[in-house]
Amino acid sequence: MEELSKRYNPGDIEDKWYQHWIDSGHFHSTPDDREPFTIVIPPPNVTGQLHMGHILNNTIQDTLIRRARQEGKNACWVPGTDHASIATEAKVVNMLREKGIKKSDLTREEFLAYAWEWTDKYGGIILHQLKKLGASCDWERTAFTMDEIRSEAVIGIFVDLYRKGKLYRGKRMVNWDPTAQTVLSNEEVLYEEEKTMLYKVRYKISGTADEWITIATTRPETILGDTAIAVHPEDPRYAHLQGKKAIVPLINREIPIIADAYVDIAFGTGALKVTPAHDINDYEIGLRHQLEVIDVLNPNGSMSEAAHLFVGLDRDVARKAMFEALTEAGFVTGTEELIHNVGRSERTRVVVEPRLSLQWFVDMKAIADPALRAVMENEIEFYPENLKNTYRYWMENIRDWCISRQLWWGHQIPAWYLVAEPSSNLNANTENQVFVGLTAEEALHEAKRITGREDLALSDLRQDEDVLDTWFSSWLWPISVFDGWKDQKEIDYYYPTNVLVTGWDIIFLWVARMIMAGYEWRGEKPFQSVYFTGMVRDKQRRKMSKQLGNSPDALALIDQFGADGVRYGIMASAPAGGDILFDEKLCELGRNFCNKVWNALRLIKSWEVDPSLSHDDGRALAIRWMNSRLAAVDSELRRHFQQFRLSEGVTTLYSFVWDDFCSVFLEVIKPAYGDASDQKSYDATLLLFEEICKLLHPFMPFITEEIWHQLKSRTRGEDCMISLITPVSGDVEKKVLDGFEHILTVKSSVLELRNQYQLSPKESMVLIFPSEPELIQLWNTPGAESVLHKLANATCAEGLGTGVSFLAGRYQYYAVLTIEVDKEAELKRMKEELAYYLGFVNSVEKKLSNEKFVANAHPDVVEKERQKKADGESKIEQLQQSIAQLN
RNA sequence: GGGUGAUUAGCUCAGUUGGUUCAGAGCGCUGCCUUGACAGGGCAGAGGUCAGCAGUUCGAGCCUGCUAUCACUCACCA
Repeated sequence: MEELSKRYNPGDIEDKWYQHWIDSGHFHSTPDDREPFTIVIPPPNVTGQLHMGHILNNTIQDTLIRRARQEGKNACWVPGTDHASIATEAKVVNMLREKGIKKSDLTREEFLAYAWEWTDKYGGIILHQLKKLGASCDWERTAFTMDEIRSEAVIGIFVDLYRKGKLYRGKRMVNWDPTAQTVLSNEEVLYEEEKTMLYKVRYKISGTADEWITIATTRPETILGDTAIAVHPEDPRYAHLQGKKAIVPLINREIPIIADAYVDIAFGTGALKVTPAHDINDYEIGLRHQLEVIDVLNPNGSMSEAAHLFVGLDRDVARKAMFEALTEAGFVTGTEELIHNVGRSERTRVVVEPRLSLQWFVDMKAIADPALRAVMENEIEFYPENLKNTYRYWMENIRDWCISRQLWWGHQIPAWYLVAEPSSNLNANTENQVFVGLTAEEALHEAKRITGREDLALSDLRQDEDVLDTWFSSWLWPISVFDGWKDQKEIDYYYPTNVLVTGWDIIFLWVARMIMAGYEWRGEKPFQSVYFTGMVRDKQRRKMSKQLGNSPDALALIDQFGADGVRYGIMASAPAGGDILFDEKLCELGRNFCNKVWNALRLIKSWEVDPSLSHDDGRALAIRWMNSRLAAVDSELRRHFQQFRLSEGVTTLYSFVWDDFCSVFLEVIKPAYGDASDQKSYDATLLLFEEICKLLHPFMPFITEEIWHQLKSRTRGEDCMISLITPVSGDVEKKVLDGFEHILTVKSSVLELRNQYQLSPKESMVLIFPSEPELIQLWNTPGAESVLHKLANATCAEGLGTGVSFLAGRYQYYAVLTIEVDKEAELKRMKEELAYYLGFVNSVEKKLSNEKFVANAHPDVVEKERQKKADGESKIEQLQQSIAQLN
């Protein structure tokens, strides 16, 4: 027999087993008669790298899918990647810049060629990394949001929504990212409180010599785009100025002073400069008062020609320049610090610019209702449940979704315009006629129908330049991965999926929209449950991020602790919804656990079996106890899985394996040094270890598979991964559990005594227990004493007390010691105990003498209290006896 | 401003219908332990008025209200 190393070396076996599973086809699923269990992966960015969030997320998914597979379900975990439009395009642009190539010098086709090249090179790295973690995805199903099937789906539903009138093109105030130079959806803008300066600037009243109105602004550079000053209609300070005109400083443009209830009298000076082009509220005021819109910014955030001053300067630079110029000219009357919310682009982190432009939107109100209802009525279950509130609020106040992006990497919008019409979406003042179709031909057909011009040809049409928001493809994911618009067999079998595992940070960006898409196109929920994970943070509670450099290298962690160790580490502290503070220590714990299990294997493998040996009572009792414990743990684990309490599940197993199996069971069952094992003990141990492997497998797949095969030789295909977990047949024998529990309590007391008196474990100890029927029965149980002897090197006998007393459970035992007893210490200890029990009984008596308690409480509870009182009193009696004896 | 959640041992957190010793786990700390599975191990120990106040109840870590501190999230105050 080959020697097993003293420590578990994950590196030796992980790749081997992963390859074995793949070769055996265990990951692959096709529809059959079994009940399906389906998970679709939240597709990571195609060029992304594995980070702690992925580890958390995918460990959970893998655990669930492996467990389902072992429960006999047809488990299917569909992997894939997301093209991540804006993020990937940014990476490609950077890469090109390093090569000295500007995006603006490339045609769309040339750029896309580079982007695909990049995708082919880096795409899939992350999937490879998932394999290191042990993810049992059906790799034959790997999907990509921009592959042919998924692209067709995206284009198809765009056209479908358009034809249903649930998607439109319109000119709206949107969020503009000046760095990426694209529009963003509301959900892609993150607001943060930032300290800024509030500048007070005075405008001269037209036609007066020295009359002024002072406004407050954080953005003096936009003064150049002012087209009004607004005051509150009921603000007495400015009543006399309403209807007059003010003069914009430096450029001397005349603008009206208007009254609008939007203005907050208490804020700043109570007078608001109105710049309709650069603020959503100002824009709305502008609409109400028919104000001119002057856009003083270019798409890249620099000042435009329309500003007249500081043209070409970046907005931040222009702000300072403007402030200086205003100060110099005497227009600034003061400044103060202000903390307010600034919106930044989720991707590029730059300050987002409100901007008026022509974009495509989904009419969300038209599709939201079924999705809202499904969650509120628990047709879809959220874990944790409290996210339902967040969801409801967002759904009830849902705003239209801006889905067009001024990027090239993505699905180009299937809308066409006449070539003759202006092409810029950004500043278009006219909304062109639009023709939507799956193909250019379809669009042409549409164009002919709408315009009545039969002479139109393909060359008269040009396609919309923009691409669709990445999430516009992701929201179809649970349908599109099964090619749900074409392949009925697949979608009918796998859909709806069972559980979605994702972070709560994308509840709106992704989860809510998937639910809407599910009902819109399948008339059915996309998943039964959503397991929201928390964010992985570092010990200082900071979110892990590349910029902070506080995210450990995921692959290095796996190298260091083994995949199973890392999986344990992340799972052990990851209750649904709660943020987890990641600490490598946890992986160490997982690694140590692996090592513990590994050494249990080494122990068992070192045994010789001698079939002629008889099976003793102690071992038989330990086996019965262990079987009962297994049955109890099995049902507990079942409950945990049902409620997605995976961290509790893994903790349950940890303590079962470590404390019960290793520390107690194996200690009892193992042959004495130099002896062989009897056949029955050996077989039972093997069986138990197998069961443990099965239960542990979903959490720690590699080591359990290895042990499974080390335990005995298996026929091909008989792998732990596909071993069935059936409810443990044996009953939980309450009496056996309780009795054994008592033996363990006595054991602890003995060890404590040994510790206290510095007695060697080698020295056998004799215990005397009182003549209580329960105890007599217990210690007469075949094997009970033998177990105690093995665990504590003690024997026991019924009788009257002499020696050092100790309490085990509710009974008083005596230990016969061969050495001098420290009377003082014993007395002190017993008196403390006595005082405790006196108080205890006193409180119980109070309770029992309370008529209301006896009348109202459950009879069981009252009975228990009576028992408690009796126990307490007997302890007191015993203690008093012992004390008297010592004196 | 709206909403949500949190507050339990030095640290990170469990505690799943109020009812035995329910006040817990892991880490950290202290002491002891090196031949036989495992020092990545074993045994034992110290430590908490369950944030505070009031209420409901026979009974509250758990239910209710208020207060304090914190975190997160949504929202168009320049």
